[in-house]
Amino acid sequence: MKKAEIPKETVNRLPLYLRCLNRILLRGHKTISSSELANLVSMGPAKIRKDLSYFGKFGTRGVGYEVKPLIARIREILNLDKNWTLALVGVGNVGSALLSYPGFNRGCFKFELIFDDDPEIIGKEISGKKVHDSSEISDLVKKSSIKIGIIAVPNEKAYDVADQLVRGGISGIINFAPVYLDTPDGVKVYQIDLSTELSSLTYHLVS
Amino acid sequence: MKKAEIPKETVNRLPLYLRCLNRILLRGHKTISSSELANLVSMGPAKIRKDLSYFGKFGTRGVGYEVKPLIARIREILNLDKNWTLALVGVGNVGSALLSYPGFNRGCFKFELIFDDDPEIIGKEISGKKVHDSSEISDLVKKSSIKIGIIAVPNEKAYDVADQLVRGGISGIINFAPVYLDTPDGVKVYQIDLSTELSSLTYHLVS
DNA sequence: TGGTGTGAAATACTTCACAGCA
DNA sequence: TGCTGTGAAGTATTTCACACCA
Repeated sequence: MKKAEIPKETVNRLPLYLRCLNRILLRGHKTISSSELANLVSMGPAKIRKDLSYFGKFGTRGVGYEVKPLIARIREILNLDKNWTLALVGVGNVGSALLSYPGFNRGCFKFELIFDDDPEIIGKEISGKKVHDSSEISDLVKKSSIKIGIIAVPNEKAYDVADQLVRGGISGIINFAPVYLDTPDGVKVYQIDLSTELSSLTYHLVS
Repeated sequence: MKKAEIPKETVNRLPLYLRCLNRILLRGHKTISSSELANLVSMGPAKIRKDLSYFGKFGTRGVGYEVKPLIARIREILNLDKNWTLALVGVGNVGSALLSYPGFNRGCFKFELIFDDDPEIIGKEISGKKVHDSSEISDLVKKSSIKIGIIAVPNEKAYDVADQLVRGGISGIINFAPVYLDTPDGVKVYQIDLSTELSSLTYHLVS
């Protein structure tokens, strides 16, 4: 039960399981065994049982796991049963794509504050939200209860934006700018970088 | 030297090192020690030395690593010294963001084929490239030398697109649709899913 | 019978600590 | 002296194999 004992890798796999289970549920299956789930995600069944066992016993011997309660439990473990509000900085191509990303506005994530530094855009409404001046980031974030900031600005501006988000009291950042952000201990950064993903691919594609 | 012996985790870190080294180079530093690099990426210096040692000895004892050759070597290891052409399927919000992503058109990645299934868009030019009908994916990809396909279409269409890319002879896929793609053994899939990244964050943000 | 839950074994990865070289 | 390169020790994760139960 103690978080410290749960392998990082296990936590990383939970969203993957969740995606599969949701599909299984849509197909009308009520239960699923570890081997069936294992097939769907190309892994060994033991790994799945081990992973799930860290959080309790939801399986029935001889049958498998009930899909619906399992989904609910994983969502709970990942804190996806709570509502999360987000601050988005940068409404260029990436920012706009995020705002219209369907998996977002339904679900537990919602954009609450939007920032940009382009005078043409500041003050306008996008997706029903007013775009604020980037210089107000720390102030407005501080006044809100937002815990997650998304950085979708050009590289050289990312450092400053991260800094402002941190001063606003954010505790997690998703960074689309391909630069390394150095943040205080309490602030987790997730880096999304297509070049990185592509590098992993190219490494494996030539043997 | 044999790839099989190189830890997956090590390969995953190489793009991160590359990002930092490029920044170091821009700042005019000629050499860097493992401890300096370690600081920049918040890791232990031994890990960096170990990582680099899998690919040979580029360091000078008492001095550190020469930045330029190190960058060149890592790019070579990741096969970033070759030119890669890409097929993009889906020119919606995500697709457009990718086309205008600056780290792409310079560098070794280039979009060569673009597909969509919207009759309004098919035949038009985007970023100087004609948009083809999605039904032609497997044919056109087969005729090209493209090895990497990027899927940026709505979820339910992703399966079919993946199928067509595979039949076209692709060997790597980057999938932006939050669904699990089951592909043959020779085809690597990288899943980019903001919900997943956010889940990893939300897990850690509540203790 | 069929599939979970789990210690124990096997494997993978990280960290330590130090020999050896510029 | 300072920093790399690396075996060896330490930790984390995965896989095995089987007791146990619906």
